[in-house]
Amino acid sequence: MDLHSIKVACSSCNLRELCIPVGLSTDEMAQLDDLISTRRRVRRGATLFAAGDAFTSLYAVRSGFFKTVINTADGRDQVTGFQMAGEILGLDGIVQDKHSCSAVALEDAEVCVLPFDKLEALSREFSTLQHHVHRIMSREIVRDQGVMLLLGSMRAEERLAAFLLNLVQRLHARGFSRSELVLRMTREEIGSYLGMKLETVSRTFSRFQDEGIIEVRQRYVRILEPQALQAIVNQGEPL
Amino acid sequence: MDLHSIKVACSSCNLRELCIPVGLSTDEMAQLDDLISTRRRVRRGATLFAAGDAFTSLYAVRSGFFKTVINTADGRDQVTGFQMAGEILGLDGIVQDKHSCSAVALEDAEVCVLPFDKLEALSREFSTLQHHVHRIMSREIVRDQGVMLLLGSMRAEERLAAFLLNLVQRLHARGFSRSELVLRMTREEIGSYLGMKLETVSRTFSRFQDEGIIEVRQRYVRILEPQALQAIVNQGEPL
DNA sequence: CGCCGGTTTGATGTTTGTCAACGCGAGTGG
DNA sequence: CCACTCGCGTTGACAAACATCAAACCGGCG
Repeated sequence: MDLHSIKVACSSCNLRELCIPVGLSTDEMAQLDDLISTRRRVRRGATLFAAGDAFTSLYAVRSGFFKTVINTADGRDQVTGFQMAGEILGLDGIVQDKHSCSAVALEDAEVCVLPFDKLEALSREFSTLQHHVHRIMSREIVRDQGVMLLLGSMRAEERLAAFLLNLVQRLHARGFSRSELVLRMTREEIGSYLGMKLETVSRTFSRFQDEGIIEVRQRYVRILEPQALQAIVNQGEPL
Repeated sequence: MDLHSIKVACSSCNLRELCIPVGLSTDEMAQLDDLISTRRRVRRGATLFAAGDAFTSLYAVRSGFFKTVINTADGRDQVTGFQMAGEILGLDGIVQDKHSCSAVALEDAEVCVLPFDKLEALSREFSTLQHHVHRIMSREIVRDQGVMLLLGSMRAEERLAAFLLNLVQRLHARGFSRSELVLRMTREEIGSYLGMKLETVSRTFSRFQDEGIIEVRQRYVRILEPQALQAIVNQGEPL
């Protein structure tokens, strides 16, 4: 088999329960396979798309790990999310036909390219697919609202606890451990996402470790007391 | 003409340049008129939908002013946005068939009800409408990212300056003054949205007034030096 | 008139940012 | 192979920003 013609088939993808194909019929999935003609490799540190780039496609993460970043004219910049296998990148580009944030691979990654005009055409044919696209966009909106809540109403400890629980939960949904993880991002990137400085991230990790809630060594984190983390998140206003 | 049969027509709506109908053909707009069968009045303080309510429709604000709020189990709550005429509410409900936030009218309001299943059906027929729906959802995602940037990387002064500029710009797009506005929300609601306490909001208003940038008297605000506000927003990291 | 929600302002405390030093480990070139 | 650098992480001392608590005020309304 020619290396350049590896068939990229949603129907045989091990992410199909997490990604676009959820709930599609075999017929629909076959059509989807046609749509997704290409994959793209993205090396660690490279950008999948940058703010300002023309919008043409959505991307489904097949492997690897991404961050999305917005940067403003005045040099401010902020990580707006971390994406792992099965998650969709590029939704920000639709409204203005260009991307408003950049997506950077935090480790060598591979994405499925979903040309958006074709996706729109296909979802005019299949209402299941159409609805699923709507659900994906709505999910992103709800996720963003969760981040707003985090940024607007939580203290550093609570933010980091919520972040760790969210990460490990998503990793667990992909078959990884629910207590161990290796962070793919730096303290600075975590801080940027959580609206705090890298020193505060580091100190908070250390405090959690001192309290016996987690074990940290650089990027490696082991969650010893998940319910203690959850309690920290919930300590906002005990009724 | 019977009072109960006031025709709700996008085609004759003075918001059509801001709302759903942007760029639709007359045929498409006629179909859209059929879809939007009902309007709904919402009294000041009443909820259009609450978190947990079954999702059936999107809502286009015709008049009045809303806030959207999320509240968590542990008693935390946060304003995630303020919506005015021509803006769309309810996108959060699609992903789980129930709303994840509540929409509360801050003054007597009226909305057009857009049954979502019908909107999906119609957008399978008209690709213009379909794309417009996608654009509306993408716009919301981009807006949310802007709020994340604000919450994650700005100080109180910068947040409030950005908030005022954003409000007055949206009001101006609706034909209101670009220098005067009447706030429809309390200091506490502003604070909740901006991730700060009501006292800090109040103090920051006072400071802006002392500096001659704005004039404030309770809910009334007059922007005297818009470029000074803009400079405050941009003072993040002057290159 | 007196109440009440919303707002302003002051005094004080806590959290987080800032600045700076140091450690650790991976890669690189002498 | 070792010394060096470089990026990343940790930790400490101090400062700034913001929250908290408390009092007073203002304007509308019964």
